[in-house]
Amino acid sequence: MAKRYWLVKSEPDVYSIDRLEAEGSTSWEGVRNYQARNFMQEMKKGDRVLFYHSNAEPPGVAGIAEVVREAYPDHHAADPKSKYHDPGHSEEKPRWFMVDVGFVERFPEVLPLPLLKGEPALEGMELLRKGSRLSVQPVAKEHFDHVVKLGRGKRR
DNA sequence: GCCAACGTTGGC
DNA sequence: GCCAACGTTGGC
Repeated sequence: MAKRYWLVKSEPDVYSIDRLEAEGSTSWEGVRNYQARNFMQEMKKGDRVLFYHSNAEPPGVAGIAEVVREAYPDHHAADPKSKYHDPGHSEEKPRWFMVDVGFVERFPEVLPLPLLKGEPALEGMELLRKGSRLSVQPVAKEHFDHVVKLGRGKRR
């Protein structure tokens, strides 16, 4: 199977690209949306991931990560003390999954959402759809490549 | 802080 | 199966 491309959202107050860079890799727990979960289960080791900062100033793509471990049960869902707890999830019958992602690259500056919206080449991208809240989403290779080109950009 | 868009829940 | 109520996401 050909390599695929993705985008994940994170609030930098919760987990930022800087922290991923410092830690090298992290588990992507807490996804509690079925569509997002299904996409996570399609992720393959080595797939590239745009790292998006939501609820940030400015919101935008902060860099690149990669899948380093494919989907496995999210044990936080089985922990009653966790804010990610779900009584419908158990170790025998897991409902929620997570992947591990590794740091690849941080853009010199966050590539702001308004700039992306002004790019005709990115037309049709899920991120730019009005009302889109999907926190894990596939990205077309052409869109991925274009975002990376912009992100590396002429800045700095 | 506001609120539009969306997903989930539960009564019927 | 419908849909109102509610909770969450996330831009602005």
